[in-house]
Amino acid sequence: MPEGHSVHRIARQFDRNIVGRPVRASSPQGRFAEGAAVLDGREAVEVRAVGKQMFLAFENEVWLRVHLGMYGAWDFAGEILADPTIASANGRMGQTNQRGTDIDRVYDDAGENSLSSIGAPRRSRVRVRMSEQTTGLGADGEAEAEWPPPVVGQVRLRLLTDVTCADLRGPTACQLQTPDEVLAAITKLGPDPLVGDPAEGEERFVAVVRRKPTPIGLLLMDQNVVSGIGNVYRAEMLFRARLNPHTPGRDVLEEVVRGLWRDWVRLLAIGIETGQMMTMDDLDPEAYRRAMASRDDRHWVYHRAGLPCRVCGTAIVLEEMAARKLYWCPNCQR
DNA sequence: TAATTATGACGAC
DNA sequence: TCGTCCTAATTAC
Repeated sequence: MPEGHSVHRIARQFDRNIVGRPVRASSPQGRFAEGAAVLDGREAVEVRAVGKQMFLAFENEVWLRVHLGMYGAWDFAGEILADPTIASANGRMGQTNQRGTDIDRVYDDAGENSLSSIGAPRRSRVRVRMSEQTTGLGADGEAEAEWPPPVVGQVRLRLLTDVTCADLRGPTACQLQTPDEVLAAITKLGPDPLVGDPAEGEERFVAVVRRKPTPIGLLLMDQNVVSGIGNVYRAEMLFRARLNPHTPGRDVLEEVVRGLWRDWVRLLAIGIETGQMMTMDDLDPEAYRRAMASRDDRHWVYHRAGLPCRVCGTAIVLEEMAARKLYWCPNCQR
């Protein structure tokens, strides 16, 4: 269930571990058998993340488009080469920390987070799930793990290199595309801070928002307006801006709209680096540590219906907006 | 064991 | 605005 930061992290894993290698492709579940047959034996040559979608190019101009939707995930297994550009998150994963630990990190055989930026990247033999659910998986570190790993559950697509296995399950979209189709799909999407020039992205975002009568709470979730923001970041960003979700886009002051874009740039970078949707980064260190300790304490408003606002004490409101849950503080966000 | 839930998006009315 | 699709962990019973 990723928002944009997870997709960028996944793309980096593909860049590290899949791109430049020939892959065996299969669809254990059967629902992508034809596509897998086309990919089988080809070398992956490029990966691109745009918003919540990932595009993986193969030899001979064949692209794979994947959108994880609400509950899609990639499971990596085998020898995973960690990306040195992603610093380790604070804390560590443990068997003890089953709850609230984000698991789209890579762990080495000892169960420690192996994404430290210190030193050369190490190889690790692990199973990793690229999403932010919790799981009993973790470093299973069995030196003589089965290879290839046994298929568990509904695997739509399995990509296998000599040493790495990537299993895709539950995607809302998994299809082959031509280069033209990829270009069209990307062009249609709103700006992603990490794709193209961010300053240009800001101008595009501001221009669109400031001419729409649509509530800002809907615009932030609209992937044609801005890419990668989901329900969590939406709620948190609106609170951080002290903005009423119902304010029509065109009524939001230009400087505030620019502020929203810059906040997204910042939050996305933090999310990619830490693997967590950190939105309370401006808290004092102690309060911050406390807040990060539990999943239920991590956000300003998200998932806090009825609880007192962290700033003013007013009960956080939960309402449905376009069939999604929207959390906000009616006092702080006017 | 069943119900509930989820960080999404689409198409039909 | 609704129904639909995709899967698995967690919670309720």
